[in-house]
Amino acid sequence: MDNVRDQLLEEGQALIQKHGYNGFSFRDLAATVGIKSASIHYHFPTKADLGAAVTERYTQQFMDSLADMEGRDTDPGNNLKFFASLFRDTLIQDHRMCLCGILGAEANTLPAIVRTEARQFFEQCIVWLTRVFERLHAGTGDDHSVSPKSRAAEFMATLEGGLILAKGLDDLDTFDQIVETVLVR
Amino acid sequence: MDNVRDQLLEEGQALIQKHGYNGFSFRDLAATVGIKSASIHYHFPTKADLGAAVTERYTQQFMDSLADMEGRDTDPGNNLKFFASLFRDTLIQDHRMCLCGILGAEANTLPAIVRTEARQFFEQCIVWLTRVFERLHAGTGDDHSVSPKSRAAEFMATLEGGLILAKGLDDLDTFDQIVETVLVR
DNA sequence: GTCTATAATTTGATAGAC
DNA sequence: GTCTATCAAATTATAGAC
Repeated sequence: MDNVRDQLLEEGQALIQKHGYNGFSFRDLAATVGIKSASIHYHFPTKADLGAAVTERYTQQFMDSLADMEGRDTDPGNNLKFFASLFRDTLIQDHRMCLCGILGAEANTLPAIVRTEARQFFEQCIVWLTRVFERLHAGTGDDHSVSPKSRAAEFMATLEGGLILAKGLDDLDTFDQIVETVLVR
Repeated sequence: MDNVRDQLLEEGQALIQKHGYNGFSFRDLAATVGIKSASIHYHFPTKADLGAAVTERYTQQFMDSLADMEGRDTDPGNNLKFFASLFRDTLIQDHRMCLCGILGAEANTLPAIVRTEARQFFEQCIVWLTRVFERLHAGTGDDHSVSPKSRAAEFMATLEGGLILAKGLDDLDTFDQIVETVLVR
């Protein structure tokens, strides 16, 4: 396969997660991969094309990871824990934001094709989480005052905000505290 | 008072909330206020100085607003609703992020003095929310399995993430859905 | 596919007149 | 306090050699 292209996607993703779409340049990325910035344009004509491709791949890999996990364990409580652990790994192991979390914050300034890809990430996550909460809903004597979809949106928001707080406070433990709290419900 | 300086703080705040710290320039800001970019440096020597001053003022105004409200109504449930409404107004009326939410996402790339001011916003909000949850805790037959401070961090995270989702999904109703869900508890 | 060279623009910041 | 003029650096992007 196209190794340099893959490296550009991988390192491009890392740079956006750490610095934001507006906070990284083609020269930063080129230096990381070991080529010249002009060569990136051979693989991705514009920065927007790169951003969209990075985001599409991120969503694909994220959803694949969820599908794999669900194939091994369908317990909704465990599914939620796993979902949260994907966010945690990003923060603790890589010191990064969720790619689409930072893109969501920057939404006003993003090229349309990048914004569209970021939106699809959120939509797909909420669809997946809604199914999990539906099963949780059915299995326990859960209060039925809140719809599974609202629960899904709230859960997702709490994780994205947990990353923001951990970064803003410069205290990674805050994220674990928040996840523990939201999982108790 | 120094009218131009105040305008720079006000419009600088708006630009950061809409475009991020890395997404606005002194020329953007100067054009909005109606002066030349060079003149900004008279009021704020560097972009970092402006960013820190904007953030400090934002935190001050936010906490003042909370204190005013608390002086009129000490019911913890109402206090939480008011806190959430401050975030909602930013999103719905102004189509903006929380200033420190977007700064938290960009934390890795911020000048130290800006990062420090953003951290203080989160710290002060969590202190305030913790006191509210302590009163909520004492007043009701609330479950004591989660500390008021953890509840405070979770509540704040849910609001910050709610803004991210609303922006990322391009669907402002999502925010109200999330707030409604988190306030039911 | 990657390079050098460079265009065209934007950026944060400074000097100095008024 | 605000301006003009300008700088040095960085940015996305293109042209064309290899």
